Amino acid sequence: MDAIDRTLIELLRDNARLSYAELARQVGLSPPSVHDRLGKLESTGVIKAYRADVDPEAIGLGVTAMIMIVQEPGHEIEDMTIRFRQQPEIESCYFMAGHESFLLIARLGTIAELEQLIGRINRVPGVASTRTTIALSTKWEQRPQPHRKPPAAATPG
Amino acid sequence: MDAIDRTLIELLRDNARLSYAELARQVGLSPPSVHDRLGKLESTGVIKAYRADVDPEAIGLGVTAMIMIVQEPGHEIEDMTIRFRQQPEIESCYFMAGHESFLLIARLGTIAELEQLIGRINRVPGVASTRTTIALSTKWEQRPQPHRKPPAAATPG
DNA sequence: AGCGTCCGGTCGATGGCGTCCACGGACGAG
DNA sequence: CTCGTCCGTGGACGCCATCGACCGGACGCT
Repeated sequence: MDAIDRTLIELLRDNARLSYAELARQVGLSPPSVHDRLGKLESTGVIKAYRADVDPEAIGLGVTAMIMIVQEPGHEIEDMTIRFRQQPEIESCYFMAGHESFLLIARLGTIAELEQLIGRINRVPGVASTRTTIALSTKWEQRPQPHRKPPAAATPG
Repeated sequence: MDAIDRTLIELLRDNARLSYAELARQVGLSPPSVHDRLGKLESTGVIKAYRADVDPEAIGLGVTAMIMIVQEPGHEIEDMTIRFRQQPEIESCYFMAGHESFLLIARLGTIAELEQLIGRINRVPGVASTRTTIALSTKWEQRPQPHRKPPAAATPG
């Protein structure tokens, strides 16, 4: 995980469809070498996936909701997580510090679907209460941020 | 935006580095045709970007925080949004229904950096108060979900 | 110092891919 | 019917992905 790896990651966070050849030019290595480095970054879990970032409204998921969950004592966090995972509408699931133990971010087509999802969540053992707010608008999402340490200089001759 | 487009989107949400040739095989069209469709989906904003999904901890961003903001009357939402956008640590920004007007999701290296970020946010005009909780663990994030309508069958025969 | 080994790089080859262009059928409007 | 538009196909050509062989520096042992 050196400066060149960090540069590769940063380039791919901006555009995951860059060719190995283009990446190689940007970091000043040969394409097979880039191929090798990315293979390692993928297999060690640094790069988890390559995803198309799609406008949710365009695929019928115009409603974004944040669901916060207060936990009842005497229930396993893992069991609750598994039950939440079974709801495909839940895009992200965080276990939180504070009064509310879980934050779920859900993506749905309609408010009616949200109502049904909340109903299903309330039936999960260990859920004491839920509090839901919906996003009126998304200003931005998943913006990549620069790394702490400056990325590689492509060591010119 | 037909069933084939939806299939392409779903395939690319799982793996944004699939080749045009592979996509073409999956949907039963020729590669140039897929190229054409994706170009349209990109230029109409349905596909916003292709991103590598990176383990935040691997790039020194092990702290995930949710910052909720109560708004003071008499300030423009847009002005506040612009100020928030200037903080690179803020990965996502939602304008919410409810008592707290904004939900910010921030990614940082240390708690000390979080403290500084909260300080900067509190200095933004229009911020009446902030409430922050940190994620103790991320159960999952950005999981793609299936579309409402069934995706394309690659019309055999 | 001399040597073996490992790691990570380059180079070369080849099969497949990306992408441009010209062409053609389906379909609706006049 | 005729035309225009849309959306697809196929061919061509240059570039890319990817594998294997080889190379050189770093390091540890004798």
